[in-house]
Amino acid sequence: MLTARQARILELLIKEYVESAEPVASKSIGHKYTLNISSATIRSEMADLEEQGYLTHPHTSSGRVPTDKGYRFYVESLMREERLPWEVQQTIRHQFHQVERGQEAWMHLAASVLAQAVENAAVVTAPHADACRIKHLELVSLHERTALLVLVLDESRVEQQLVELDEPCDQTELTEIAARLNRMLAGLTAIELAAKVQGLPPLERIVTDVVEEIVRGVDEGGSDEAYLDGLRHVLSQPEFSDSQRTLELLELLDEGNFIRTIPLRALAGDGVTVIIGADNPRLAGAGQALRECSVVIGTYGEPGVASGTLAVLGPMRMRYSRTISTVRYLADVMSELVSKHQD
Amino acid sequence: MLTARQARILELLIKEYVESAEPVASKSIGHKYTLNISSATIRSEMADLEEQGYLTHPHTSSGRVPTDKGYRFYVESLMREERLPWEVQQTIRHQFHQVERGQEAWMHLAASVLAQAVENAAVVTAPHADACRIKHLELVSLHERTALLVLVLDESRVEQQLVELDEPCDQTELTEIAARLNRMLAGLTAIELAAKVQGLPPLERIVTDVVEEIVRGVDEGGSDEAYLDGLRHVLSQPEFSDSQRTLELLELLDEGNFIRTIPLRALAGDGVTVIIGADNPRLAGAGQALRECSVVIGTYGEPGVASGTLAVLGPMRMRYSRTISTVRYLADVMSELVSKHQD
DNA sequence: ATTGGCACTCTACCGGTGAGAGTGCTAATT
DNA sequence: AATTAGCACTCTCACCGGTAGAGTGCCAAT
Repeated sequence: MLTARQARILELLIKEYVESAEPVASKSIGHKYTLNISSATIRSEMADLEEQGYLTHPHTSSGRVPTDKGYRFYVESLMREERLPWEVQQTIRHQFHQVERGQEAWMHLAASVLAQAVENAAVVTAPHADACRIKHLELVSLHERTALLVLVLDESRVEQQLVELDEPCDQTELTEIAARLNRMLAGLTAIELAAKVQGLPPLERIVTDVVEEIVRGVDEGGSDEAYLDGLRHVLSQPEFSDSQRTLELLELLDEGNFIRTIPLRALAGDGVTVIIGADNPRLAGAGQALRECSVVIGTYGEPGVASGTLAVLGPMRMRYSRTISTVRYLADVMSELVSKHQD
Repeated sequence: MLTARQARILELLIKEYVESAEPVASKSIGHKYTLNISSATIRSEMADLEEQGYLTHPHTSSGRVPTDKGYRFYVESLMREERLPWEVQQTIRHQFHQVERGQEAWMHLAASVLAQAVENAAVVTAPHADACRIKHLELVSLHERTALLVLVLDESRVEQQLVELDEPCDQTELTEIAARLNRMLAGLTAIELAAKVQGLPPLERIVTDVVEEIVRGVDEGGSDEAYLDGLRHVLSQPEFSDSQRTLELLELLDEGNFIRTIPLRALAGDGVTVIIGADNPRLAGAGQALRECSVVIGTYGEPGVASGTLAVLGPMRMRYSRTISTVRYLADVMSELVSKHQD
């Protein structure tokens, strides 16, 4: 258990370390912040904190550095969440209202804004519901035996896929088929669809099979495109001055495995979740590079109806308070915007 | 002017340097490849090559390194283009025929395959024509006064955008409007459309205005999404062991300015184009990082009808021959696939 | 319980040194 | 005239030892 004074020292030390990125000496804490205790006292408290696992030593005669446990305690108990300054809020809103067309551009923008605001890497996933419903479909003839299926799902999600037909089929026929299927399928989920299409003529079946495949794909979330931005911020941190570490991280992310590496949706609870270092079992497997990183995750939209996730990835030595309020704020802004475009 | 022997030495030196990444000594060339001349002769030839600007010295007593000019001469005159080995061709084709749905996934795949094949960074842009034509449009009611416009352009390009309507409008009415507009607009370009929509009722005009905006946006090419993969390969090269360089490059690319940095379409001629170092004026402005890089660019599809670009970015010390044949081969494969899905 | 003082430890930096690699030049050879 | 062997010279790199400085740990005094 920590005494009040130990907690205070831990707090100050983390603040200091987050700014300087250098191990913190007992003296510098006493000096900078007017605690009425001497460096010797701080030293013995630090020794105690170290014994309890909140701090470490890079080597015997250097200052202290917080451990995962230290950061975790800080985030859970010590830190008070700051209100995001008015100007920052304005900046974010302003950037956001230069609305661009299309969801894709929008996600890019969100990732970019978030990355810039927190000066770390940001990942954003598009909003969608757990089991999405078919809203509308359209068939466009491309060749004699090839049609483009455009499928509109709820939340204005649009998917497209080429469909190879058994027999030649012109636009008129396709339009008819589409009309029939629209009447039949509107509002259904993948499971409901599968039950309903039994006994349809072959040509219709080809289409409905593709529809089902797409809807299932979207449901699985595997197709959850993640938008990444701001890697440069993370990699310019001193903890990545070693180019070996840089590469490790890059390989993880560049591969596009990042989405799977972080089980965003699973982890995100109601509010904002913070994963520190090897906190999470799924993260732990991901090599050394991510061990020294933390992730702050939030959700936006309405849970169960249409929700997406926002995440910030940065070194453990991160301005948690600022990052958390930024994620929270941006989530609010985006929720607003999503609900405006809701069904 | 270079003598035959000097050219031969330059060629071998570049081969050696590309593999080892270390300055090449006079001895090592004589040893490894059986030229019947002594290292002293090679030295004097090297000195001559240096005077003519094909080689440099990192410092007085180290081996030689090719300059931009050296590489350029190599690529233009010395190098013979290799046939891509059969297995590699097979690997590429095989990866490609695990077809995924959607153009986006397809571009990702292309970038990934290219990056892996040449072990460098790859950029791919989607195929599109210079002035694209409207193929089909669809209106889906979301709210009373909100509709989703789904616009299908030629080359199976699909764009979507929300449309705010002046007055409430249900799906039946929207479907009618869409049908009317389809009859009127199918096959038109942005310019033709602008001329034809004069005097339409206001509700139709709202839609056509949005359509025009989208089509123009696509034509501008500003929306040319570029897919990047394989940065890790470039950054793991020894020339980027200094993390400063790494950052410089990352900042260029991560910003998303990369697309503008490299005027892909403008540069790509008929076959495959190679830009070495500060060769190109547009590239030269881009900071130190890109000075030490080369870019190999190719186009696929049918020029003027539907074409996209493939590019490889790597250090100047690159296996040009291999890279060029890979780009050429992949361009062929993709051209094939595109023409299959053509209108 | 706190603190001043002091010895101890570890790092980072600096300058010197020696081995090794590679060149440039010159004089001899073909 | 071209080639080559030989040698002096240069530059890098890795290693060593010594030192200054920062910071801790501990002990004895308060």
